[in-house]
Amino acid sequence: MAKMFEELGKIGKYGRHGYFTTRRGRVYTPTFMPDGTRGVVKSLLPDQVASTGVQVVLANTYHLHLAPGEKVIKKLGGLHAFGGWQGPILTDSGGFQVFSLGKFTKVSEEGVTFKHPITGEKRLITPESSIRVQLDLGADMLVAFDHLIGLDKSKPEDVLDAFERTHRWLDRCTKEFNRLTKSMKPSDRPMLFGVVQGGLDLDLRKKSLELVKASDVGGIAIGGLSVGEGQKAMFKVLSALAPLHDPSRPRFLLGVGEPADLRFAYEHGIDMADCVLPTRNARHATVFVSGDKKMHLTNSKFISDPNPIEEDCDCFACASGYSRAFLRHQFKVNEPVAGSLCSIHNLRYLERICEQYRVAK
RNA sequence: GCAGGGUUAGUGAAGCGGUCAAACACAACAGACUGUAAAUCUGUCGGCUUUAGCCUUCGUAGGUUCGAAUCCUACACCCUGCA
Repeated sequence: MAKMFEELGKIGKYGRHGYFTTRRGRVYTPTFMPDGTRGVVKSLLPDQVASTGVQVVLANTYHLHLAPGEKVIKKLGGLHAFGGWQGPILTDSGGFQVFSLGKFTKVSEEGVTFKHPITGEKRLITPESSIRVQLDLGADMLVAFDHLIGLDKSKPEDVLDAFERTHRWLDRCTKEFNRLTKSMKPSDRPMLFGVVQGGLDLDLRKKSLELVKASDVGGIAIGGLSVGEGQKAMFKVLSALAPLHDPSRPRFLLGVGEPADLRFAYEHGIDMADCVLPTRNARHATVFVSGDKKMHLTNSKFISDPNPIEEDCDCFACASGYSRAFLRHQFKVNEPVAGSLCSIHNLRYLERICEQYRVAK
């Protein structure tokens, strides 16, 4: 496999910064990617997203498959034309929904059946169909359809079962992906990420990583973390995997967005991460501030506070001088612009973390 | 002036003899949120202490009753008809 990742410097003992190339251009790492589940980063226009330094946006296979459907989006020119984001788009596989919508789904060897949340009809997602949907959506980076389970209350045999199924499914994903993309020019070909599972079992995790590294994928994703196991447990897994990573491929930590968690991840070999946290928290009036602390803008103490969220922040909201008092008021009266401004701030906060790492030697 | 209806905690509004410190909604206050069924959800919301409990409340003042936000009387204010 061709060397894909160009390293430009080290971050601590295990981390690194550099770039890799997608069919929509280079992505500099470490990077944080906001989730635009339904084809947009909620409450933000593409220019606003880009203004924060975001390079890649996520979209979700599960949601877009249900509505409006990948065929509709394909007909409209794919996700880039549909939502207006011109940078690389990474689609998630739908595997997470198997976990988060657990009581309505049934996992079998073939795939996952679930009830359509609106129509109630029975639907099936398989590894093959997930890949097809992601390609129809026009994704530049795809994620293999995996099986994750909650870590806090799962039994070892369930973890093993999910681990084994994830790898059987990975084979099916790579086959389907290669079948559908082999005729493309290399420069037009999207990238597929395989997913490492194995719960909190470090041996299983290492084994899983080796299996993904040995498979025909362009990137390595680490899944099944930040699902309730606690920060210590997650750090243990990231630490165990850090020395084993493949230098030639980007490594993507799925679903992590706490600033402190991201720092740890980037220092332990992770190149990219996605999360709903910065944008969801922002819409819920919680913003990140220096020291990786959080500020609740609806608190009454901000009622006449003239300061921006952070004096030295260069995000649009802070640089424009929007006061905490203004933001608090707009939240109190349910004006969505407050959530938009805070989404910009929170994304910028995470991108600033990434940028700090990108100058390391 | 006559007849009828009303007055409940910050607001709106249930309750119409005991299980009522009083449903519910909103507001207020605090919190949660990690591959988005999330511009969502949770808790508090008379006072004091706080598993429990005690005290003061349902326009005001009396009364009936073992017991009243709930029944009776008077008064105050508001609304609707007829004059």
